[in-house]
Amino acid sequence: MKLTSKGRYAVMALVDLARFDNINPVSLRDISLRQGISLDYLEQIFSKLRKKEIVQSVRGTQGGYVLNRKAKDIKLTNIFDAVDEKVKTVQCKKESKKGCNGKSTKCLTHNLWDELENHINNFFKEKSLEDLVKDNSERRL
Amino acid sequence: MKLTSKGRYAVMALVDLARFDNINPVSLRDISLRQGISLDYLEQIFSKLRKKEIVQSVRGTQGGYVLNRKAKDIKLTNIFDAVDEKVKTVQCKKESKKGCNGKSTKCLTHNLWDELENHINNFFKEKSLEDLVKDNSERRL
DNA sequence: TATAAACCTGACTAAAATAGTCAAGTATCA
DNA sequence: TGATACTTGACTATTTTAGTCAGGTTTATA
Repeated sequence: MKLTSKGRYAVMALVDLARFDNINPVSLRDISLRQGISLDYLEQIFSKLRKKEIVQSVRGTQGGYVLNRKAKDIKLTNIFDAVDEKVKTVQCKKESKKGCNGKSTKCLTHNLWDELENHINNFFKEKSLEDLVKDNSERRL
Repeated sequence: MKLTSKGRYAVMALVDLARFDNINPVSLRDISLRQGISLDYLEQIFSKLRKKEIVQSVRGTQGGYVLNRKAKDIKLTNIFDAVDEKVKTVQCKKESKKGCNGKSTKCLTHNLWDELENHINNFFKEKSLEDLVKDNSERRL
């Protein structure tokens, strides 16, 4: 059970962006350098973020990206959703809800995995980008 | 971010075992048939569970496995630990705690991943095998 | 004591997912 | 008109997962 680096990078990049986007758009090149993430990979990630309207792009020289909403209105769940980072505990979700592949005896633990998914997703729904930026500036020396 | 089937199967198998082990040891063959998990794979999993003293084996004809402790003393975290199902959010754990690969600016989000790990692990520490068995018998029609 | 049931171990592998790289653009500002 | 920066899609090496397979050993019971 692990987080993919795509999800992790997306959050890191957005925290970085949120800290610097007060005045000008932030270029991916800057984020790449500051966060040590490959530029090509960042482009892939921001393409998804843009499609989900989490960021806006500004083209041309001095261009870059800006947040499309207030930091406090961007939750982790929005970010993970955008880059396809999902919490998956069981395969049997798509099937009929009761049956679990037809055999009702099979999923003794189905309830458990649902609870677990909810538990994790709740965490993601509560945390906003603003929380992360604040938390970070407070920890600053 | 997903649960591996090894972790999932381990829990499923142990819930099954916990329900049937009152009198006789439960054979993997029975669990395999009831839960639809390959016998070979179950053996792999139970080998790990036995090493961590979660179950005991009984050899010979009529042999099988029994729980090594009370169901309420077996937590999900013990099971996942036994089969190497770990919650991993970042790679930078093994390095020096502060540095995060040396660059202190890098991990703007380090705190977050720690929180997330704790959040998930707390869930695993609270849930016991007994909870699952109870939950299941209550849902029974 | 033979034998079958069941445990035990380790090596092997196909398939899927991940974590990127690479190439070839297009748009816009200075 | 050139430099900067976004945009897109295809491609690939590596790693992980989810098992299978083969060849044992142990022990209850007939």
